[in-house]
Amino acid sequence: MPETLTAQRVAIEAALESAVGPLSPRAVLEAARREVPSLCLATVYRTLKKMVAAGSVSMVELAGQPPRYESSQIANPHRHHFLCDACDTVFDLHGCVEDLRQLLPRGFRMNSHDITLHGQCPNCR
Amino acid sequence: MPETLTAQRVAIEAALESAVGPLSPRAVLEAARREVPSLCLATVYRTLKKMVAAGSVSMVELAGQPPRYESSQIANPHRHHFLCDACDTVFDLHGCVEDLRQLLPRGFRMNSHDITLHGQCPNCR
DNA sequence: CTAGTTGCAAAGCATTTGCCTGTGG
DNA sequence: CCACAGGCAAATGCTTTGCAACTAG
Repeated sequence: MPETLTAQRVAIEAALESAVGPLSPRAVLEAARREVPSLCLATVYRTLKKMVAAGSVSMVELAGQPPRYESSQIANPHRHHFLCDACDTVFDLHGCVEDLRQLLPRGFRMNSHDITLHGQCPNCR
Repeated sequence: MPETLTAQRVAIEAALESAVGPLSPRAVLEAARREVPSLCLATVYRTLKKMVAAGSVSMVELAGQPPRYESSQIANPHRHHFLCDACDTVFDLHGCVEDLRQLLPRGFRMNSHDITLHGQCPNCR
């Protein structure tokens, strides 16, 4: 897998790294186009997919939201996120919760979990 | 809002009420077609939307999953769900978790939360 | 009767893919 | 050089909508 270093790939990486939270493909396009105006959405999708496969980027999917992407360096290994109702930005949360197993009915086995908190971020209060 | 009682509406309600968990529009179509073979997807979408607006049906959206629908009588007021990795069925969970607020960084305000556990349901173990 | 509902087909969106040109190494 | 990446446009899959025929009340 040759992983050619192109201007568009660099611009997409830069967009993800300078973002405050995970970005939608459209948001990546808009940010990266400031560097490479010819960039098209198809390339963003293809590149993000490759980066996810390579592990350098993580996909963040929240309920009722389109997928977003963030640099794995930043990403939370746990799927704990905060979604601002007002500005629609996603923030990674750290730390974990103890008593999730109490939610589990008899006979179920839990492998993983994800938690999303909703509310307002500091900027929107 | 006249809420006409048609065969298709009855079939859709029945499909939702007899389901083990929330259903996708396609699954509703397949189930309800056993009653009303002429039923089409557009009608399923339109009817579900009206039912949600009327409050008789709840939309269940899980991360990375297409929306599903369930009868509000069954629905969990909390958004706590279990998704079976194997059969892809969603189960409502009851009970709640105490220490979520510990996840919240300083300056954020939390209005609500949702939790999804992943693993295997009793049938798939 | 007549407003509201339905089926069908077409329109919208987001995402993916085919194809041919362009280019990094 | 030349395999891979990129741009464009067409294809795809899910959901919505316009429209004319139909039906519940």
